[in-house]
Amino acid sequence: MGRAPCCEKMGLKKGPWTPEEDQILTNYIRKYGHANWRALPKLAGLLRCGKSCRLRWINYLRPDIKRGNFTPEEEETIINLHQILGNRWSAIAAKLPGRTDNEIKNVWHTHLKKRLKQKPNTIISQIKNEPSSLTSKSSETPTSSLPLSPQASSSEITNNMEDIFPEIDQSFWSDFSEISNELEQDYSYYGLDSSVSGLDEFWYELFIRAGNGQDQLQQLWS
DNA sequence: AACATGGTCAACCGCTAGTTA
DNA sequence: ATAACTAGCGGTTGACCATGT
Repeated sequence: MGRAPCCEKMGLKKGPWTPEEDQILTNYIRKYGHANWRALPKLAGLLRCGKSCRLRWINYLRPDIKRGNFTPEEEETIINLHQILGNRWSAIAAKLPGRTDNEIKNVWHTHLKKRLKQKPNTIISQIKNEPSSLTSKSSETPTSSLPLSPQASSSEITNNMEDIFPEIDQSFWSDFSEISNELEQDYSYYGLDSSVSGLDEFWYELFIRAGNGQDQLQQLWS
C-alpha cells in the first residue's frame, strides 16, 4: 500500500496560518463543505496541503469550538475517561463537546499528568471508596438510572456502554465489545473475578488488575 | 538588562484503517 | 485480491511566552 504523498510538492506553505488563510478556508468550507480535503486547498486557492487544512479547520476554525480554559468538571472528565480509555484522545474528545483531541492531549500532557503524578492514588481510591461516583459524574447519568441491573453480566455491560457514553464513536465500541467477549470467555486467564456483579465493580476489578498486570491489559486495548 | 529554563499549544509527521477502482 | 488513495489518529516538534537567576 503506497503512502499518500503530503506536502512534498515544493511551493506548499507550512507553519502558522495567517488570518487571511483562515478567512479563505472558512469561507470555502461554509460555502462548499469539505467533502474532499485533498482537493480543497486547490479549489479554495490555498497553498496548503489538504491535511494541513483539515487540521486547521478541526482544531481551530470550526464554529462549535469552545475556546478558553478547561473547567474543573471537564478536567475531571478527562482524567476519568483517560483511566478507562487510555490515550484515545478522539474518543475522550467525543465526550467533551467543543473540545478537540489535540487540545485534550495538550492539556493532559501539560497539566493533568503532572497533577496525577503528585497524587497518583486519587482516582483509584475514588473508585474504591465511592465506585458509583465516577460513572455518574463522567456520564452525567446517575448510576441508579443506568440501563443495567446490579446483576448485569459483562456482556450486558458491554452492550449498554454505548448508552452510557453515546458520543464515543462506533469503532471504539466494536473493539471494546470484542475485547469484553474475550474477557468473558477467559476470566480466569486475565485474573478477573467472574462473580463481578455490576458496572462499578467490573471497572474496579479491571483497574485493580491493570495495576498488577498492566502489560496484559495494554495488549488487550492495543 | 540579558540570558537560561520551563511551560504551552499550534502544527507537523508518520502510521493505520477504510474505501475505491 | 490488491494496489492506490484518503481521512483520521496519536506522537512529536518547535516557536513563542513567562518566569527565574
